[in-house]
Amino acid sequence: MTEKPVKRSVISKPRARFIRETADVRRQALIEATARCLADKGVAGTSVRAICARAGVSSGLLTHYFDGVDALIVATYEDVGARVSAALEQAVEEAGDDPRDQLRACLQANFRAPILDPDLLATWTAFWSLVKTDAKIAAIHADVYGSTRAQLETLLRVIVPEMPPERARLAAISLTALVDGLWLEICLDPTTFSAEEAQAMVERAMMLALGQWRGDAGRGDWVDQSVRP
Amino acid sequence: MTEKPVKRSVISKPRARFIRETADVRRQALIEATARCLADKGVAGTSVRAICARAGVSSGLLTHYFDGVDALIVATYEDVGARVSAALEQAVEEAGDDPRDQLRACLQANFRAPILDPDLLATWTAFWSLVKTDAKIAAIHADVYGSTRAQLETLLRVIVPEMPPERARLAAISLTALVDGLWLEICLDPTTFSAEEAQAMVERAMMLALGQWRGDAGRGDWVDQSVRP
DNA sequence: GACCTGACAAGCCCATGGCTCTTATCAACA
DNA sequence: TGTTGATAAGAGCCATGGGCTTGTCAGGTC
Repeated sequence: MTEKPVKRSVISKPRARFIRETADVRRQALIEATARCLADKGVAGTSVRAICARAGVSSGLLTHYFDGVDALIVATYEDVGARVSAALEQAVEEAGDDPRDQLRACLQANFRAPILDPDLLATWTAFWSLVKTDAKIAAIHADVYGSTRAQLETLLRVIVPEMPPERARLAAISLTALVDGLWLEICLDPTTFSAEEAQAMVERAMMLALGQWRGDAGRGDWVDQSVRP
Repeated sequence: MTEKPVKRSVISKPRARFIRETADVRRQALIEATARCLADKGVAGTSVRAICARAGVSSGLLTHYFDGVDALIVATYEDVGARVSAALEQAVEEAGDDPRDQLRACLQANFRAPILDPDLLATWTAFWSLVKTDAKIAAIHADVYGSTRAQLETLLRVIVPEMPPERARLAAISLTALVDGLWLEICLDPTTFSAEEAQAMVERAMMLALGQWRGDAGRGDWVDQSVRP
Protein backbone atom coordinates (compact mmCIF):
# COMPACT_ATOMS: atom_id res chain seq x y z
CA MET A 1 0.00 0.00 0.00
CA THR A 2 3.02 2.28 0.13
CA GLU A 3 3.27 2.70 -3.62
CA LYS A 4 0.77 5.03 -5.14
CA PRO A 5 -0.90 3.36 -8.11
CA VAL A 6 -1.23 5.79 -10.94
CA LYS A 7 -4.03 3.97 -12.70
CA ARG A 8 -6.52 6.50 -13.86
CA SER A 9 -4.00 9.08 -14.99
CA VAL A 10 -2.56 6.76 -17.63
CA ILE A 11 -5.43 6.03 -19.96
CA SER A 12 -8.47 7.06 -18.00
CA LYS A 13 -11.49 7.18 -20.20
CA PRO A 14 -12.88 10.64 -19.56
CA ARG A 15 -15.50 10.83 -16.88
CA ALA A 16 -18.97 11.63 -18.07
CA ARG A 17 -20.10 15.20 -17.86
CA PHE A 18 -22.95 15.86 -15.50
CA ILE A 19 -24.97 18.73 -14.20
CA ARG A 20 -25.61 19.44 -10.59
CA GLU A 21 -29.17 19.21 -9.45
CA THR A 22 -30.81 20.05 -6.20
CA ALA A 23 -31.48 17.28 -3.75
CA ASP A 24 -35.22 17.48 -4.41
CA VAL A 25 -34.82 17.00 -8.12
CA ARG A 26 -32.54 14.01 -7.69
CA ARG A 27 -34.72 12.40 -5.06
CA GLN A 28 -37.79 12.80 -7.22
CA ALA A 29 -36.01 11.41 -10.25
CA LEU A 30 -34.92 8.37 -8.27
CA ILE A 31 -38.40 7.87 -6.86
CA GLU A 32 -39.99 8.01 -10.29
CA ALA A 33 -37.38 5.66 -11.71
CA THR A 34 -38.12 3.25 -8.89
CA ALA A 35 -41.83 3.33 -9.59
CA ARG A 36 -41.21 2.65 -13.26
CA CYS A 37 -38.86 -0.19 -12.42
CA LEU A 38 -41.38 -1.78 -10.09
CA ALA A 39 -44.08 -1.47 -12.71
CA ASP A 40 -41.99 -2.82 -15.55
CA LYS A 41 -40.00 -5.61 -13.99
CA GLY A 42 -41.45 -6.25 -10.56
CA VAL A 43 -39.58 -6.28 -7.30
CA ALA A 44 -37.03 -8.74 -8.60
CA GLY A 45 -36.01 -6.42 -11.40
CA THR A 46 -35.75 -3.36 -9.21
CA SER A 47 -32.06 -3.19 -8.45
CA VAL A 48 -29.83 -0.28 -7.65
CA ARG A 49 -28.31 -0.40 -11.10
CA ALA A 50 -31.66 -0.65 -12.85
CA ILE A 51 -33.10 2.29 -10.92
CA CYS A 52 -30.09 4.49 -11.45
CA ALA A 53 -29.89 3.63 -15.14
CA ARG A 54 -33.48 4.77 -15.55
CA ALA A 55 -32.85 7.90 -13.57
CA GLY A 56 -29.84 8.63 -15.73
CA VAL A 57 -27.41 8.79 -12.85
CA SER A 58 -24.64 6.60 -11.64
CA SER A 59 -25.32 3.90 -9.13
CA GLY A 60 -23.44 5.65 -6.37
CA LEU A 61 -26.06 8.35 -6.19
CA LEU A 62 -28.70 6.11 -4.72
CA THR A 63 -26.88 5.57 -1.46
CA HIS A 64 -25.89 9.20 -1.53
CA TYR A 65 -29.49 10.36 -1.37
CA PHE A 66 -31.22 7.43 0.29
CA ASP A 67 -30.31 5.06 3.04
CA GLY A 68 -30.14 2.12 0.67
CA VAL A 69 -32.55 0.70 -1.81
CA ASP A 70 -35.11 -0.32 0.83
CA ALA A 71 -35.44 3.25 2.01
CA LEU A 72 -35.92 4.37 -1.57
CA ILE A 73 -38.75 1.90 -1.99
CA VAL A 74 -40.37 3.23 1.16
CA ALA A 75 -40.06 6.76 -0.16
CA THR A 76 -41.59 5.63 -3.43
CA TYR A 77 -44.54 4.14 -1.58
CA GLU A 78 -45.09 7.40 0.25
CA ASP A 79 -44.89 9.33 -2.98
CA VAL A 80 -47.21 7.08 -4.97
CA GLY A 81 -49.65 6.92 -2.09
CA ALA A 82 -49.71 10.70 -1.86
CA ARG A 83 -50.31 10.98 -5.57
CA VAL A 84 -53.26 8.62 -5.40
CA SER A 85 -54.69 10.51 -2.48
CA ALA A 86 -54.28 13.74 -4.36
CA ALA A 87 -56.10 12.34 -7.38
CA LEU A 88 -59.01 11.28 -5.18
CA GLU A 89 -58.98 14.61 -3.43
CA GLN A 90 -59.12 16.43 -6.72
CA ALA A 91 -62.01 14.29 -7.90
CA VAL A 92 -63.91 15.21 -4.74
CA GLU A 93 -63.25 18.90 -5.23
CA GLU A 94 -64.40 18.83 -8.82
CA ALA A 95 -67.62 17.11 -7.82
CA GLY A 96 -69.28 20.22 -6.48
CA ASP A 97 -70.94 20.77 -3.15
CA ASP A 98 -73.33 17.86 -2.87
CA PRO A 99 -71.69 15.35 -0.53
CA ARG A 100 -73.39 12.54 -2.38
CA ASP A 101 -71.69 13.63 -5.58
CA GLN A 102 -68.46 13.93 -3.69
CA LEU A 103 -68.71 10.38 -2.41
CA ARG A 104 -69.52 9.10 -5.87
CA ALA A 105 -66.61 10.98 -7.37
CA CYS A 106 -64.25 9.72 -4.72
CA LEU A 107 -65.24 6.11 -5.38
CA GLN A 108 -65.37 6.23 -9.13
CA ALA A 109 -62.12 8.07 -9.60
CA ASN A 110 -60.46 4.78 -8.75
CA PHE A 111 -61.51 3.51 -12.15
CA ARG A 112 -60.18 6.35 -14.22
CA ALA A 113 -56.68 7.54 -14.99
CA PRO A 114 -54.36 8.02 -13.28
CA ILE A 115 -55.42 5.45 -10.70
CA LEU A 116 -56.72 2.85 -13.12
CA ASP A 117 -53.31 1.83 -14.37
CA PRO A 118 -51.82 -1.67 -14.46
CA ASP A 119 -48.42 -0.16 -13.84
CA LEU A 120 -49.69 1.31 -10.63
CA LEU A 121 -50.94 -2.09 -9.57
CA ALA A 122 -47.51 -3.59 -10.14
CA THR A 123 -46.09 -0.94 -7.89
CA TRP A 124 -48.78 -1.57 -5.33
CA THR A 125 -48.35 -5.33 -5.20
CA ALA A 126 -44.68 -4.78 -4.64
CA PHE A 127 -45.59 -2.74 -1.60
CA TRP A 128 -48.11 -5.27 -0.35
CA SER A 129 -45.50 -7.94 -0.54
CA LEU A 130 -43.32 -5.84 1.73
CA VAL A 131 -45.94 -5.05 4.39
CA LYS A 132 -45.32 -8.30 6.21
CA THR A 133 -41.58 -7.96 6.37
CA ASP A 134 -41.06 -4.22 6.66
CA ALA A 135 -42.57 -2.44 9.65
CA LYS A 136 -42.07 0.96 8.07
CA ILE A 137 -44.09 -0.05 5.03
CA ALA A 138 -46.76 -1.48 7.30
CA ALA A 139 -47.06 1.80 9.16
CA ILE A 140 -47.42 3.80 5.96
CA HIS A 141 -50.00 1.34 4.70
CA ALA A 142 -52.07 1.63 7.84
CA ASP A 143 -51.90 5.40 7.56
CA VAL A 144 -52.93 5.57 3.90
CA TYR A 145 -55.81 3.15 4.22
CA GLY A 146 -56.92 4.58 7.53
CA SER A 147 -57.25 8.07 6.16
CA THR A 148 -59.07 6.88 3.06
CA ARG A 149 -61.61 5.02 5.16
CA ALA A 150 -61.98 7.95 7.51
CA GLN A 151 -62.78 10.21 4.59
CA LEU A 152 -65.43 7.83 3.30
CA GLU A 153 -66.89 7.48 6.76
CA THR A 154 -67.15 11.23 7.15
CA LEU A 155 -68.90 11.61 3.80
CA LEU A 156 -71.34 8.84 4.65
CA ARG A 157 -72.28 10.47 7.91
CA VAL A 158 -72.70 13.82 6.26
CA ILE A 159 -75.02 12.34 3.66
CA VAL A 160 -77.00 10.28 6.15
CA PRO A 161 -76.68 11.90 9.58
CA GLU A 162 -78.95 9.33 11.17
CA MET A 163 -76.65 6.46 10.24
CA PRO A 164 -75.21 4.82 13.38
CA PRO A 165 -71.45 5.37 13.68
CA GLU A 166 -70.69 1.67 13.74
CA ARG A 167 -72.73 1.29 10.60
CA ALA A 168 -70.85 4.07 8.85
CA ARG A 169 -67.59 2.48 9.84
CA LEU A 170 -68.51 -0.89 8.35
CA ALA A 171 -69.95 0.73 5.26
CA ALA A 172 -66.72 2.61 4.70
CA ILE A 173 -64.75 -0.60 5.12
CA SER A 174 -67.02 -2.41 2.71
CA LEU A 175 -66.84 0.24 0.05
CA THR A 176 -63.10 0.45 0.35
CA ALA A 177 -62.80 -3.31 0.05
CA LEU A 178 -65.09 -3.44 -2.95
CA VAL A 179 -63.15 -0.71 -4.71
CA ASP A 180 -59.86 -2.38 -3.87
CA GLY A 181 -61.01 -5.75 -5.05
CA LEU A 182 -62.41 -4.44 -8.31
CA TRP A 183 -59.35 -2.31 -8.90
CA LEU A 184 -57.05 -5.21 -8.22
CA GLU A 185 -58.89 -7.55 -10.51
CA ILE A 186 -59.33 -5.14 -13.39
CA CYS A 187 -55.67 -4.27 -13.29
CA LEU A 188 -54.63 -7.91 -13.17
CA ASP A 189 -56.96 -8.95 -15.96
CA PRO A 190 -58.83 -6.22 -17.83
CA THR A 191 -60.75 -8.70 -19.96
CA THR A 192 -63.14 -9.79 -17.23
CA PHE A 193 -65.10 -6.57 -16.89
CA SER A 194 -64.82 -2.96 -18.00
CA ALA A 195 -64.06 0.16 -16.04
CA GLU A 196 -67.60 1.36 -16.71
CA GLU A 197 -69.00 -1.82 -15.20
CA ALA A 198 -66.74 -1.37 -12.20
CA GLN A 199 -68.08 2.15 -11.74
CA ALA A 200 -71.63 0.88 -12.06
CA MET A 201 -71.03 -1.78 -9.41
CA VAL A 202 -69.50 0.74 -7.05
CA GLU A 203 -72.37 3.12 -7.70
CA ARG A 204 -74.84 0.41 -6.84
CA ALA A 205 -73.03 -0.52 -3.64
CA MET A 206 -72.89 3.12 -2.64
CA MET A 207 -76.59 3.60 -3.21
CA LEU A 208 -77.40 0.46 -1.27
CA ALA A 209 -75.25 1.63 1.62
CA LEU A 210 -77.07 4.95 1.64
CA GLY A 211 -80.47 3.71 0.64
CA GLN A 212 -81.04 1.73 3.76
CA TRP A 213 -81.74 5.00 5.48
CA ARG A 214 -83.07 7.09 2.63
CA GLY A 215 -86.41 6.22 1.22
CA ASP A 216 -85.73 7.94 -2.05
CA ALA A 217 -83.12 5.41 -3.10
CA GLY A 218 -84.48 2.32 -1.54
CA ARG A 219 -85.59 -0.06 -4.24
CA GLY A 220 -86.29 2.07 -7.24
CA ASP A 221 -85.25 1.41 -10.78
CA TRP A 222 -82.04 3.37 -10.36
CA VAL A 223 -80.47 0.05 -9.57
CA ASP A 224 -80.69 -1.05 -13.13
CA GLN A 225 -80.31 2.27 -14.81
CA SER A 226 -76.67 2.39 -13.82
CA VAL A 227 -75.92 -1.04 -15.16
CA ARG A 228 -77.88 -1.39 -18.32
CA PRO A 229 -76.59 0.55 -21.30
CA MET B 1 -6.17 -29.95 -17.08
CA THR B 2 -4.28 -33.10 -17.90
CA GLU B 3 -3.64 -33.98 -14.30
CA LYS B 4 -6.51 -35.50 -12.44
CA PRO B 5 -7.02 -33.72 -9.12
CA VAL B 6 -7.64 -36.19 -6.35
CA LYS B 7 -9.36 -33.71 -4.10
CA ARG B 8 -12.18 -35.45 -2.36
CA SER B 9 -10.35 -38.70 -1.75
CA VAL B 10 -7.83 -37.03 0.54
CA ILE B 11 -9.91 -35.75 3.40
CA SER B 12 -13.42 -35.94 2.02
CA LYS B 13 -15.87 -35.14 4.73
CA PRO B 14 -18.47 -37.86 4.44
CA ARG B 15 -21.46 -36.99 2.37
CA ALA B 16 -24.74 -36.77 4.21
CA ARG B 17 -27.00 -39.79 4.35
CA PHE B 18 -30.32 -39.56 2.60
CA ILE B 19 -33.31 -41.62 1.71
CA ARG B 20 -34.82 -42.01 -1.67
CA GLU B 21 -38.27 -40.63 -2.17
CA THR B 22 -40.69 -40.77 -5.02
CA ALA B 23 -40.86 -37.86 -7.37
CA ASP B 24 -44.27 -36.86 -6.03
CA VAL B 25 -43.06 -36.64 -2.45
CA ARG B 26 -40.06 -34.54 -3.40
CA ARG B 27 -42.06 -32.22 -5.60
CA GLN B 28 -44.63 -31.69 -2.90
CA ALA B 29 -41.96 -31.04 -0.29
CA LEU B 30 -40.36 -28.45 -2.52
CA ILE B 31 -43.69 -26.81 -3.25
CA GLU B 32 -44.54 -26.54 0.42
CA ALA B 33 -41.12 -25.20 1.23
CA THR B 34 -41.57 -22.58 -1.47
CA ALA B 35 -44.92 -21.51 -0.05
CA ARG B 36 -43.41 -21.18 3.41
CA CYS B 37 -40.49 -19.21 2.03
CA LEU B 38 -42.77 -16.82 0.19
CA ALA B 39 -44.85 -16.35 3.30
CA ASP B 40 -41.94 -15.80 5.64
CA LYS B 41 -39.53 -13.74 3.62
CA GLY B 42 -41.33 -12.58 0.52
CA VAL B 43 -40.20 -13.01 -3.05
CA ALA B 44 -36.80 -11.55 -2.34
CA GLY B 45 -36.07 -14.19 0.29
CA THR B 46 -37.23 -17.08 -1.83
CA SER B 47 -33.99 -18.40 -3.28
CA VAL B 48 -32.97 -21.84 -4.41
CA ARG B 49 -30.87 -22.33 -1.32
CA ALA B 50 -33.56 -21.10 1.05
CA ILE B 51 -36.21 -23.34 -0.48
CA CYS B 52 -34.02 -26.41 -0.46
CA ALA B 53 -32.87 -25.79 3.10
CA ARG B 54 -36.49 -25.71 4.23
CA ALA B 55 -37.30 -28.81 2.25
CA GLY B 56 -34.34 -30.52 3.83
CA VAL B 57 -32.67 -31.35 0.55
CA SER B 58 -29.63 -30.13 -1.25
CA SER B 59 -29.85 -27.31 -3.72
CA GLY B 60 -29.18 -29.54 -6.66
CA LEU B 61 -32.53 -31.22 -6.27
CA LEU B 62 -34.50 -28.20 -7.30
CA THR B 63 -33.28 -28.21 -10.86
CA HIS B 64 -33.52 -31.97 -10.82
CA TYR B 65 -37.25 -31.92 -10.24
CA PHE B 66 -38.25 -28.53 -11.64
CA ASP B 67 -37.18 -26.51 -14.60
CA GLY B 68 -35.63 -23.82 -12.44
CA VAL B 69 -36.95 -21.76 -9.61
CA ASP B 70 -39.51 -19.89 -11.72
CA ALA B 71 -41.20 -23.12 -12.69
CA LEU B 72 -41.29 -24.12 -9.04
CA ILE B 73 -43.04 -20.89 -8.17
CA VAL B 74 -45.60 -21.51 -10.88
CA ALA B 75 -46.18 -25.01 -9.53
CA THR B 76 -46.59 -23.55 -6.06
CA TYR B 77 -49.20 -21.13 -7.32
CA GLU B 78 -51.14 -23.97 -8.89
CA ASP B 79 -50.93 -25.98 -5.71
CA VAL B 80 -51.96 -23.19 -3.37
CA GLY B 81 -54.75 -22.17 -5.70
CA ALA B 82 -56.05 -25.71 -5.81
CA ARG B 83 -55.94 -25.93 -2.03
CA VAL B 84 -57.96 -22.75 -1.65
CA SER B 85 -60.49 -23.98 -4.19
CA ALA B 86 -60.74 -27.26 -2.32
CA ALA B 87 -61.35 -25.46 0.97
CA LEU B 88 -64.18 -23.47 -0.60
CA GLU B 89 -65.56 -26.58 -2.22
CA GLN B 90 -65.57 -28.38 1.08
CA ALA B 91 -67.34 -25.49 2.77
CA VAL B 92 -70.04 -25.65 0.11
CA GLU B 93 -70.49 -29.37 0.56
CA GLU B 94 -70.78 -29.07 4.31
CA ALA B 95 -73.42 -26.40 3.95
CA GLY B 96 -76.22 -28.77 3.08
CA ASP B 97 -78.61 -28.64 0.17
CA ASP B 98 -79.99 -25.13 0.31
CA PRO B 99 -78.14 -23.19 -2.39
CA ARG B 100 -78.48 -20.06 -0.30
CA ASP B 101 -76.57 -21.74 2.50
CA GLN B 102 -74.06 -22.96 0.00
CA LEU B 103 -73.45 -19.48 -1.31
CA ARG B 104 -73.10 -18.14 2.20
CA ALA B 105 -70.68 -20.88 3.14
CA CYS B 106 -68.63 -20.33 0.02
CA LEU B 107 -68.29 -16.63 0.75
CA GLN B 108 -67.69 -16.83 4.46
CA ALA B 109 -65.15 -19.62 4.30
CA ASN B 110 -62.77 -16.98 3.04
CA PHE B 111 -62.64 -15.56 6.54
CA ARG B 112 -61.87 -18.74 8.39
CA ALA B 113 -58.86 -21.00 8.46
CA PRO B 114 -57.19 -22.11 6.32
CA ILE B 115 -57.90 -19.26 3.94
CA LEU B 116 -57.80 -16.47 6.49
CA ASP B 117 -54.07 -16.62 6.97
CA PRO B 118 -51.58 -13.77 6.64
CA ASP B 119 -49.01 -16.24 5.40
CA LEU B 120 -51.31 -17.13 2.56
CA LEU B 121 -51.61 -13.47 1.66
CA ALA B 122 -47.85 -13.17 1.50
CA THR B 123 -47.82 -16.06 -0.93
CA TRP B 124 -50.62 -14.51 -2.91
CA THR B 125 -49.08 -11.06 -3.23
CA ALA B 126 -45.95 -12.73 -4.50
CA PHE B 127 -48.05 -14.27 -7.24
CA TRP B 128 -49.85 -11.04 -8.01
CA SER B 129 -46.55 -9.33 -8.45
CA LEU B 130 -45.65 -11.93 -11.06
CA VAL B 131 -48.86 -11.76 -13.10
CA LYS B 132 -47.63 -8.81 -15.11
CA THR B 133 -44.29 -10.29 -16.01
CA ASP B 134 -45.03 -14.01 -16.28
CA ALA B 135 -47.58 -15.11 -18.86
CA LYS B 136 -47.87 -18.56 -17.32
CA ILE B 137 -48.81 -17.09 -13.96
CA ALA B 138 -51.29 -14.79 -15.68
CA ALA B 139 -52.98 -17.75 -17.35
CA ILE B 140 -53.32 -19.63 -14.08
CA HIS B 141 -54.67 -16.54 -12.39
CA ALA B 142 -57.32 -16.05 -15.04
CA ASP B 143 -58.30 -19.67 -14.67
CA VAL B 144 -58.57 -19.67 -10.88
CA TYR B 145 -60.56 -16.44 -10.69
CA GLY B 146 -62.71 -17.35 -13.63
CA SER B 147 -63.83 -20.61 -12.12
CA THR B 148 -64.52 -19.01 -8.74
CA ARG B 149 -66.71 -16.39 -10.33
CA ALA B 150 -68.45 -18.96 -12.47
CA GLN B 151 -69.32 -20.95 -9.38
CA LEU B 152 -70.76 -17.89 -7.65
CA GLU B 153 -72.71 -16.98 -10.74
CA THR B 154 -74.22 -20.44 -10.94
CA LEU B 155 -75.28 -20.36 -7.32
CA LEU B 156 -76.83 -16.95 -7.72
CA ARG B 157 -78.90 -18.07 -10.67
CA VAL B 158 -80.01 -21.19 -8.86
CA ILE B 159 -81.16 -19.15 -5.89
CA VAL B 160 -82.85 -16.49 -7.97
CA PRO B 161 -83.74 -18.00 -11.35
CA GLU B 162 -85.39 -14.81 -12.51
CA MET B 163 -82.18 -12.82 -12.16
CA PRO B 164 -80.96 -11.61 -15.57
CA PRO B 165 -77.72 -13.30 -16.62
CA GLU B 166 -75.87 -10.04 -16.95
CA ARG B 167 -76.99 -9.16 -13.45
CA ALA B 168 -75.74 -12.44 -12.06
CA ARG B 169 -72.43 -11.92 -13.76
CA LEU B 170 -71.95 -8.49 -12.24
CA ALA B 171 -73.15 -9.67 -8.85
CA ALA B 172 -70.62 -12.49 -8.90
CA ILE B 173 -67.88 -10.05 -9.83
CA SER B 174 -68.92 -7.68 -7.07
CA LEU B 175 -69.06 -10.36 -4.41
CA THR B 176 -65.70 -11.73 -5.47
CA ALA B 177 -64.18 -8.28 -5.37
CA LEU B 178 -65.66 -7.53 -1.96
CA VAL B 179 -64.35 -10.77 -0.54
CA ASP B 180 -60.95 -10.21 -2.08
CA GLY B 181 -60.72 -6.67 -0.80
CA LEU B 182 -61.77 -7.60 2.71
CA TRP B 183 -59.48 -10.60 2.74
CA LEU B 184 -56.58 -8.54 1.50
CA GLU B 185 -57.08 -5.83 4.04
CA ILE B 186 -57.66 -8.07 7.03
CA CYS B 187 -54.55 -10.06 6.21
CA LEU B 188 -52.48 -6.92 5.76
CA ASP B 189 -53.74 -5.28 8.93
CA PRO B 190 -55.96 -7.34 11.23
CA THR B 191 -56.52 -4.44 13.63
CA THR B 192 -58.96 -2.56 11.41
CA PHE B 193 -61.83 -5.01 11.58
CA SER B 194 -62.48 -8.56 12.72
CA ALA B 195 -63.16 -11.70 10.77
CA GLU B 196 -66.68 -11.75 12.17
CA GLU B 197 -67.27 -8.25 10.90
CA ALA B 198 -65.94 -9.28 7.51
CA GLN B 199 -68.37 -12.17 7.45
CA ALA B 200 -71.20 -9.87 8.42
CA MET B 201 -70.35 -7.46 5.65
CA VAL B 202 -70.22 -10.23 3.09
CA GLU B 203 -73.49 -11.61 4.40
CA ARG B 204 -75.09 -8.25 3.99
CA ALA B 205 -73.80 -7.82 0.46
CA MET B 206 -75.01 -11.26 -0.43
CA MET B 207 -78.48 -10.60 0.90
CA LEU B 208 -78.63 -7.31 -0.94
CA ALA B 209 -77.61 -8.99 -4.15
CA LEU B 210 -80.34 -11.57 -3.71
CA GLY B 211 -82.90 -9.36 -2.04
CA GLN B 212 -83.45 -7.21 -5.06
CA TRP B 213 -85.50 -10.05 -6.46
CA ARG B 214 -86.75 -11.71 -3.30
CA GLY B 215 -89.20 -9.86 -1.17
CA ASP B 216 -88.39 -11.83 1.92
CA ALA B 217 -84.95 -10.29 2.30
CA GLY B 218 -85.61 -6.84 1.03
CA ARG B 219 -85.34 -4.35 3.85
CA GLY B 220 -85.99 -6.31 6.96
CA ASP B 221 -84.08 -6.11 10.19
CA TRP B 222 -81.79 -8.94 9.15
CA VAL B 223 -79.50 -6.24 7.93
CA ASP B 224 -78.58 -5.24 11.42
CA GLN B 225 -78.93 -8.57 13.08
CA SER B 226 -75.84 -9.81 11.33
CA VAL B 227 -73.77 -6.88 12.45
CA ARG B 228 -74.84 -6.10 15.96
CA PRO B 229 -73.65 -8.54 18.61
C1' DG C 1 -10.21 34.56 -11.30
C1' DA C 2 -8.45 31.22 -7.76
C1' DC C 3 -10.33 28.20 -4.56
C1' DC C 4 -13.43 25.49 -1.83
C1' DT C 5 -17.26 22.53 -1.17
C1' DG C 6 -19.84 18.71 -2.03
C1' DA C 7 -22.60 16.48 -5.63
C1' DC C 8 -21.41 13.12 -8.70
C1' DA C 9 -19.26 9.09 -11.68
C1' DA C 10 -16.87 5.01 -11.79
C1' DG C 11 -15.70 0.87 -10.37
C1' DC C 12 -14.20 -2.35 -6.72
C1' DC C 13 -15.45 -5.78 -3.07
C1' DC C 14 -17.80 -9.19 -1.06
C1' DA C 15 -22.10 -11.70 -0.60
C1' DT C 16 -25.61 -14.09 -2.71
C1' DG C 17 -28.20 -15.87 -6.67
C1' DG C 18 -29.25 -19.58 -10.07
C1' DC C 19 -27.64 -23.38 -12.21
C1' DT C 20 -24.30 -27.23 -13.56
C1' DC C 21 -21.42 -30.95 -12.87
C1' DT C 22 -19.18 -34.53 -10.58
C1' DT C 23 -19.30 -37.87 -7.28
C1' DA C 24 -21.51 -40.51 -3.56
C1' DT C 25 -25.31 -43.15 -2.04
C1' DC C 26 -29.27 -46.01 -2.02
C1' DA C 27 -32.57 -49.51 -3.26
C1' DA C 28 -34.09 -52.96 -6.24
C1' DC C 29 -33.19 -56.86 -8.78
C1' DA C 30 -30.65 -60.87 -10.18
C1' DT D 1 -24.68 -60.72 -2.06
C1' DG D 2 -23.06 -58.19 -6.11
C1' DT D 3 -24.52 -55.14 -9.81
C1' DT D 4 -26.71 -51.30 -11.61
C1' DG D 5 -28.88 -47.12 -12.56
C1' DA D 6 -31.49 -43.49 -10.89
C1' DT D 7 -31.55 -40.27 -6.97
C1' DA D 8 -29.26 -37.07 -4.21
C1' DA D 9 -25.44 -34.12 -2.14
C1' DG D 10 -22.56 -30.51 -2.42
C1' DA D 11 -18.88 -27.96 -4.35
C1' DG D 12 -18.03 -24.83 -8.12
C1' DC D 13 -18.95 -21.36 -11.76
C1' DC D 14 -20.46 -17.29 -13.50
C1' DA D 15 -23.54 -13.38 -13.11
C1' DT D 16 -25.62 -9.97 -10.47
C1' DG D 17 -26.67 -7.27 -6.29
C1' DG D 18 -25.76 -3.76 -2.71
C1' DG D 19 -22.77 -0.84 -0.53
C1' DC D 20 -18.62 1.75 -0.38
C1' DT D 21 -14.47 4.23 -1.65
C1' DT D 22 -12.03 7.21 -4.32
C1' DG D 23 -11.21 10.67 -7.27
C1' DT D 24 -13.23 14.49 -10.12
C1' DC D 25 -15.69 18.30 -11.70
C1' DA D 26 -19.52 21.95 -11.37
C1' DG D 27 -20.90 26.01 -9.32
C1' DG D 28 -20.81 29.28 -5.83
C1' DT D 29 -17.73 32.51 -2.90
C1' DC D 30 -14.52 35.95 -1.76
